[in-house]
Amino acid sequence: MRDNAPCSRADIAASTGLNKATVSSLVADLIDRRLVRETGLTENRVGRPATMLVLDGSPYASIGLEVNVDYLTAVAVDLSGERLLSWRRAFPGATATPAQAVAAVAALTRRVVNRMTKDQRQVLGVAVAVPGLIGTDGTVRVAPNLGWHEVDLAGDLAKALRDPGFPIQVENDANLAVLAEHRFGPLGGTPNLVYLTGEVGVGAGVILDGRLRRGGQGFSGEIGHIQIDPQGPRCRCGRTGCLEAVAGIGVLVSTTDPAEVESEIDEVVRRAKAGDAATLDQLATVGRDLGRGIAIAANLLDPDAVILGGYYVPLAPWLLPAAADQARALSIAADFGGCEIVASTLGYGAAALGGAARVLDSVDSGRLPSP
Amino acid sequence: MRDNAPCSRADIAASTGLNKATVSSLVADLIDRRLVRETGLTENRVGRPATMLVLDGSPYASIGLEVNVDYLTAVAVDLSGERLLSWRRAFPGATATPAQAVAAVAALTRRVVNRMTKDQRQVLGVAVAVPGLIGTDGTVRVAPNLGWHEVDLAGDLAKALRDPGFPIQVENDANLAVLAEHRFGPLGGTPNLVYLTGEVGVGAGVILDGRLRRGGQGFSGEIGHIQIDPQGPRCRCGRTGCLEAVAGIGVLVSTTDPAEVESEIDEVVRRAKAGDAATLDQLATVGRDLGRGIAIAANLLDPDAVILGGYYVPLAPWLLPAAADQARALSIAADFGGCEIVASTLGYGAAALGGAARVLDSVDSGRLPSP
DNA sequence: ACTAATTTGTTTGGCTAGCAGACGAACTAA
DNA sequence: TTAGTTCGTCTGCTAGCCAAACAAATTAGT
Repeated sequence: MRDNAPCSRADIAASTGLNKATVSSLVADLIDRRLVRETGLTENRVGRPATMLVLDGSPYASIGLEVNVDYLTAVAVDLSGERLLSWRRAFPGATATPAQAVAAVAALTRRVVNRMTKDQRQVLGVAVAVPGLIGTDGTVRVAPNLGWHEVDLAGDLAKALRDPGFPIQVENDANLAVLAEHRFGPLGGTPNLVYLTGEVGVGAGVILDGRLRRGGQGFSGEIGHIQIDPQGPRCRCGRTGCLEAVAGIGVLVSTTDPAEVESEIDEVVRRAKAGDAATLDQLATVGRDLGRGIAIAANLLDPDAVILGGYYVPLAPWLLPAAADQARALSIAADFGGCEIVASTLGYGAAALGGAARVLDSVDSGRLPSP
Repeated sequence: MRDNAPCSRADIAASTGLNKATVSSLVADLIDRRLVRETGLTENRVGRPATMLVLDGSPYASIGLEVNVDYLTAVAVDLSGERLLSWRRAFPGATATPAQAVAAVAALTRRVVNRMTKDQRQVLGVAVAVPGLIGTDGTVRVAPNLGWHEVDLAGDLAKALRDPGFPIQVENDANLAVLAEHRFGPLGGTPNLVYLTGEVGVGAGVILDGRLRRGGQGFSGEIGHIQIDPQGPRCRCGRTGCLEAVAGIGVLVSTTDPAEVESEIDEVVRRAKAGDAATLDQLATVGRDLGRGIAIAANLLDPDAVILGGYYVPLAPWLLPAAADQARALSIAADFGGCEIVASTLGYGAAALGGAARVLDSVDSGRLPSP
């Protein structure tokens, strides 16, 4: 129904192969739960007009949050995918303690939840994106840019919200961003996707066969520290030639203050638009190195598409051609295995949006709210 | 039952949560299909003795084949995992035409099938391992070492066997090898595995969340041509610094004749055992470069284990320490994410055995032979 | 205007898978 | 010999789904 709305019960029966009677009873249950709503009838067709069905957006909301080095983001989405709210708020993530972060996130969450309940919506769940290694149990093992170590964010947040009555999840930012692309992006539904976060760090989110793949410990997608060039520059992690040391956003900016990165990137864009040779050169070099990293992921995973996010998006006009050339040259499959490289269109809120997507995923996979 | 045999109906009910009556009826159906057999009773316990159940090995067989540059391998396995047959036969794969290969594989298959029918076994299926890129439809897109291009091996084989009455599948050798490890190896059942074939080429088979991941086009696992060092040596593929150019078996042998590789590797082992400094040095270098490749895969996929196969196995005593050191140094997760690096114990027949495993997988996932 | 054709969605009755609980069978422990 | 335990089957029951019939609401054609 999400893909083909509005559609009739008969449409669903035809496309799923289920019996009309079965569809009717299932739809009745979904209407009881206020997940689905009848809209008008079809007209101007032979035969009895069909009563059309749509996902009912109004009674529920799904909330996604993102903690980052310089801001908190909150997104709320309804069941039909409509964006209800998108807030961004400055936050000194790089210097705040985990306890301060929990308090700030809890405060923001409370405000979003209040807004939702004022709108008569029930909150289905909250998922928080964190840039770092997240264990399979949802605790933050380590988030270098936030200076966090073994923080049970989900538990602390639940405590701060005093048993909020909806589940709270924590997940890696790249993992959530790729979920956002999979549900809301122009390549939505594509079964094999890789998403690259373009921040000072570079992380990957990997969807294979339609599901997020988190690896054994939940640490998959750590592409930022694969070694692109053993003779490359030293990375802040202490190793040499890491992808993020040669193709991270940090290569293009001089500041170490995360709050200033955005304006510096704007400046790079300005110089590139003006045709500044040194800038164009530097962007081409970063693009090629990024292409090397993409080629590695593509050779290993054979995705249908690689999506560039974060600050890679405004720089895409200059990065993409070089990256695509390099990736194609280094790919073993003919024609790059039909894999596309594209810039994300979801903007900076991708990870938070992915949090909301994750909550919706759990509804789609059967955890329905009771009637 | 495969994991806990022999076990009683009551055991199954207890461990699955199914009702005893349900288990009884399902078991009756499996016994009808001759997939399961009752063995003796338990004794010396309080209460009524249980009738124990085991997988019935005798009525069926699953066949795996491998086409390689210098040999064909055939393996037959019964339902309980017992090896029934393991044949290896010289075959000039590097020079034979696809048609000749089909004829040779068909002849070998016929002999295996005849043996199975003589033993009163029904063949459940055949899966053929091919070193190359295999499309999602099972056609061989390209197999460089065999000189193949767009060969519909499954179709041709079915034609040559004149509608054999069992399904024929074709799959990449590394993909099948990792299935063999997952079913028969000491790490069997581990949900996230990477297997590296150690031949002149290097390929990877990837299992994530318990299932083989083939990527969008079926081309996943092409780790052999990821660029380890942009300043590295030229690879036979024309690129520079590919993993197989720095850590493939070809680095350690001088011959280009695949038939002679095995004896040359034996010679390397002899020299290493004798403590020859140049050899040990070379092995350490290859081990380190292999470790770089492993680190890349581990950072991106976070597997529970990486398994080295092919000629890496006899060389493992010298390669593994260097590879593990390097991989640990380049891994972002603490303690290498708990990931083990081990040598395969399945021997050269791993890919063929994996073919048999694939057929058994399809039985386990519900394609049962009729009663 | 009226009938035939078409399409929708509900109703009816039936089938199957699985469940809970009762029960007989077969054993051990005291 | 009796009590207790465990196994596997048997007996009804329910939930989910199906096929087919059917009523409702429309268009197409004469």
